Amino acid sequence: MARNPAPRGTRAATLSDVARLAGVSVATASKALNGRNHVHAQTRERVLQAAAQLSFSPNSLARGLLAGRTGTVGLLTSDLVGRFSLPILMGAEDAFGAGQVSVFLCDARGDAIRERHHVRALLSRRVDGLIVVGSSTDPRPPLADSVDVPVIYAYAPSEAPDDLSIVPDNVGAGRMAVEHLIACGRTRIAHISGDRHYSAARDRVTGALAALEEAGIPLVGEVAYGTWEEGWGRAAAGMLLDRRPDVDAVLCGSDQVARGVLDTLRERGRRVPEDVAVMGFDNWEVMTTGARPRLTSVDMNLEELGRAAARTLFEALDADHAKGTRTVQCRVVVRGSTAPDA
Amino acid sequence: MARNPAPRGTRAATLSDVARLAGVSVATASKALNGRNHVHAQTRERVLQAAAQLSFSPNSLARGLLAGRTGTVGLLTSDLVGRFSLPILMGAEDAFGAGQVSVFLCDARGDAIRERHHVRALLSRRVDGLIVVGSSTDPRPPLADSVDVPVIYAYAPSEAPDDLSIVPDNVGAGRMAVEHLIACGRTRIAHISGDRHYSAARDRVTGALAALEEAGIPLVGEVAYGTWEEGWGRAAAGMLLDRRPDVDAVLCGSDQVARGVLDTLRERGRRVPEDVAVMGFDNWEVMTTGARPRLTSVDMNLEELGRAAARTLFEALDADHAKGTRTVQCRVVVRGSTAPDA
DNA sequence: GAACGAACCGAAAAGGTTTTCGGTCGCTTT
DNA sequence: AAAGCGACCGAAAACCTTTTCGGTTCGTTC
Repeated sequence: MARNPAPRGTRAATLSDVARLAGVSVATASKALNGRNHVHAQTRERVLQAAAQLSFSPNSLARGLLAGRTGTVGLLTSDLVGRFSLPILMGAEDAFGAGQVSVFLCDARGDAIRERHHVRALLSRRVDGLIVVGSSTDPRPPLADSVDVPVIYAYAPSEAPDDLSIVPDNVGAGRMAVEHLIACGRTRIAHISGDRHYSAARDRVTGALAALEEAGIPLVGEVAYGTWEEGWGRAAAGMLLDRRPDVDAVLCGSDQVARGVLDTLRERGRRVPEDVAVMGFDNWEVMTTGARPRLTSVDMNLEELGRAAARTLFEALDADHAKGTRTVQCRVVVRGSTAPDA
Repeated sequence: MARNPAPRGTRAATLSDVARLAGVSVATASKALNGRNHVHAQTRERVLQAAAQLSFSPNSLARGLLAGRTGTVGLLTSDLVGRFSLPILMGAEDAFGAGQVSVFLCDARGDAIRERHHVRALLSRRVDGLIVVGSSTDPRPPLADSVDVPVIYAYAPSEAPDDLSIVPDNVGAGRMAVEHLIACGRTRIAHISGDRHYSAARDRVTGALAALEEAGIPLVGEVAYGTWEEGWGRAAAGMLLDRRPDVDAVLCGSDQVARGVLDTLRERGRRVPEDVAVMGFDNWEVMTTGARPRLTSVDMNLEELGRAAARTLFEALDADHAKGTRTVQCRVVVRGSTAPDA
């Protein structure tokens, strides 16, 4: 039943095979391979050779069965296709992949039934922990099943305050953005936000207004909520320019909105960044580098968020883990739309 | 050592626990839970109740150890961040997730060392098969280790002709695109391609030229190779309009290039699609829907490719699997840039 | 009433590894 | 030379489930 180029017809070598070939017992073979002491150097060498010769690879199932730990974790996302889960997943995979941990990936498609199904499956595979990645930063209900391994909620926090959640700092992002615009000498700042039904949009507004307040600078016009799309950015920018032609900076709810704003500014003959500075959120590379000029944006550090989730899970594996919601800082990535290219 | 909201302090229930509670032997409990015959209906009911009461979940490790099959597969990508792996991964996860199979996700970051590491880890976990997802459609070297489970190469085919690969039909995509433009009544068609070092770019050119040849229509100008970026699209479109102002359709190597081309056409006062039709490849939603007008594009059906890879792996699990390279058809998604919106 | 058959249940082994603990052997010390 | 000790090795249990096969019980039939 073997298939590939490989050792056709051979069943995977087992520790007994190695032991037999090396002329020792399985116990000794195990100790030799795992670097335990109380095994003669020469014997160990014989075992290692035998293992290499048979290209022995220990059966993680058996090991996990015995140890009560499998070295696996479940990564449960609700929206794999969305672009926010991916960097988080990358970061987590990164943090785990370096070590001895393998990652089960599951996409629940935002369906609660499917989610339960996956949780059950993961638990039956005896994962050591779970990371639940949301598709927006809005709080989500905790897992339906009661789970006896640590669970970390990433991006979307759990609604249950006793769960451990790690989320991006959208308020801080809004604040940082405004501070950057002010640092660029802008004083007439407008905000074209995204979809008001998303806490990400509202939190960024909160942070932005707070920073303006602290600087004693009034917002130009009202916060304009709409959608996350380019078309909204184009339309909103048109209305803004009609009503407040004196605006010298536009903070946009997302990079996509910013792209639309840039288009309208260009058509209306406004120079960016000389006349109007523009910045967005998310630092989505294809949006920022394709724009003219290239777009300054706030990076939400999602990959770092994923890594943080993985690290936190690691800690929770050994100790009883902490509770509550942690945030991950973001950072401004400056490009030509707020500061003239060098 | 328990942690979560769940049954604190309880070790996961085992089949023995269920059996004891139901007052039967583990053998009977097993048979009852697995729906084997030769167990009294009433007994089965007792076992099921006991299992529910203890929220018993069979240990897949033990089961896998015994069965010689784990119901897991490894998904080895070289470029998780790239946008091509993701839909494939989605499709595969989709096809597997419906059944009893769980997916290990590994990202090798394009590093051969890391790839070997991951392959070893996956084999030690006794995965039933592997799917290797490339980051471009250029052939890649086969896995370094000899592997005794089925391997499917997706997106990037293996260089070894005896391996089983599933790739998108880029030649067909180029052909389809031209056929669509011709069907829209265009006769003076130019092609601004992408990076010539990618077989995806060259294959699409091949297909496009073949379709033109068959229709007896000459290409306007030369095939313009460049990069995959918007900036290239803008620049190339400028040069094209200078030299061949009579062009009435531009086929672009990717949606990003097409976005750039659209920008330049707009600035030069050409109406799309009335004066010039434009289309791209990849059907990347954020590019196609953000564009003005919305962009017609060739969808490479990557998600279907992922599903096909999963299905093929399934087949290969039971039978000795076939060899060679299969292609997945693509499809044209028509939007406003080639046909006026309704 | 005895024998037979059917229906149901349980003991045990298998799968591969790790760990504990007891055993063997050789060397040192008195 | 005997006792003791240290170094090394091996037998066996444990982890949990599935399956086989032998055993028990009960009902039925002659």
